[in-house]
Amino acid sequence: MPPHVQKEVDRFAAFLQQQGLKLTAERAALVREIFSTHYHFEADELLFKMKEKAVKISRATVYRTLELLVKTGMVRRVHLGEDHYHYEHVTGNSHHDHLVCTTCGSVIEFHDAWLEERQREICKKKHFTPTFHNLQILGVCETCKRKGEQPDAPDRVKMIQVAAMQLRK
Amino acid sequence: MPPHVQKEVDRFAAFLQQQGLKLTAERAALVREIFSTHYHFEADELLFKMKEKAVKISRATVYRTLELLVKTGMVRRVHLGEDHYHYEHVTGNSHHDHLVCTTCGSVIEFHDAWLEERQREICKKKHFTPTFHNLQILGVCETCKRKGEQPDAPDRVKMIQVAAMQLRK
DNA sequence: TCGCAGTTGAGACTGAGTCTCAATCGCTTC
DNA sequence: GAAGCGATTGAGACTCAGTCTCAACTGCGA
Repeated sequence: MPPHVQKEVDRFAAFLQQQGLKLTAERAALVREIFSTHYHFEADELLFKMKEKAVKISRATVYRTLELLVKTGMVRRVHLGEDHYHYEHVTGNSHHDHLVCTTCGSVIEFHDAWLEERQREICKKKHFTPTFHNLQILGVCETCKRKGEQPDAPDRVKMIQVAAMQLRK
Repeated sequence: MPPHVQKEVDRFAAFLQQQGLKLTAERAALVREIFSTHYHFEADELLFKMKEKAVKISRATVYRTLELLVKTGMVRRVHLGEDHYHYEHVTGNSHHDHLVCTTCGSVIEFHDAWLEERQREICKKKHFTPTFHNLQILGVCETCKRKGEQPDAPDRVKMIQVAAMQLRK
């Protein structure tokens, strides 16, 4: 296990203790899984990965643990243009936005201070007090564009759909 | 019926005819309802309104008609920070973004050419070909801020939830 | 050993949205 | 006005991400 993963487990344990909660084997396994491989992921995808690794964890526990991780601020719940949530690691406390490739599902992050500042100005002009914002730019990434239209190329989006379907059986 | 509503009905009829489809009584009623009152709305809210007015239209027809309206470009499907879709009128063909009040559910639209230009620059830098973008700024609107925290004030969000629940019974 | 709060998994439930299918509509042709 | 036919409809089953419930289990302190 990479050292940064252990650090995240410890961070979560500290938060749990502070709340009078416990770092159970299930919770630790989920945190390890989340922080060792996936940067952006879906709840069902995570559930499937755990099943693959023969770690028995129920759907309810996955969602419960994700909720706790969101509360600690270690994970963020985001909308990436699909009709369900995605989750992502929070590194430091830097806010960022997303370029989402609608062909392969890959996500490029970016942060632009100028964009943020302009948004604050707009809110001020409209007498609106912002608490959070959410910007996704949908389109086609460099790799997919170069590949051109290969309609049946196995992509991440499809793989997740298939995995989720098998899981429910 | 306000004259601009009839204009929208006619616009929809023209599109349908062009596609070899018909402007049925149900479709016309939905377009009239959408364009006479709601600016931003949810599918279930629309279904409830029709039921209230004793216009018998099924859930399937509502979704089918919304899909057609999206295809014509008269209506746009948007995410406003909740876990389901919202719909909005498209006036002309101006793209815009949203300030969403998390207290009362009201939506303020804005358009900022500078913001759009900056986004294009970011995409270019990341070799990403954008097709669409989606920016919501969540926060508190002027009215709600002035009212302060009135936790049990009947707001639009709650009203829609109650209506949707009654509808399913 | 007991009590008890926290935790778990299985599976029922929810709610927005989609799909299916038989019945109906409305137009054209005879 | 009857027949033919494609478009349309409503009812309700279905899907799927996410939530909730509940009985069983765990681990710790008294």
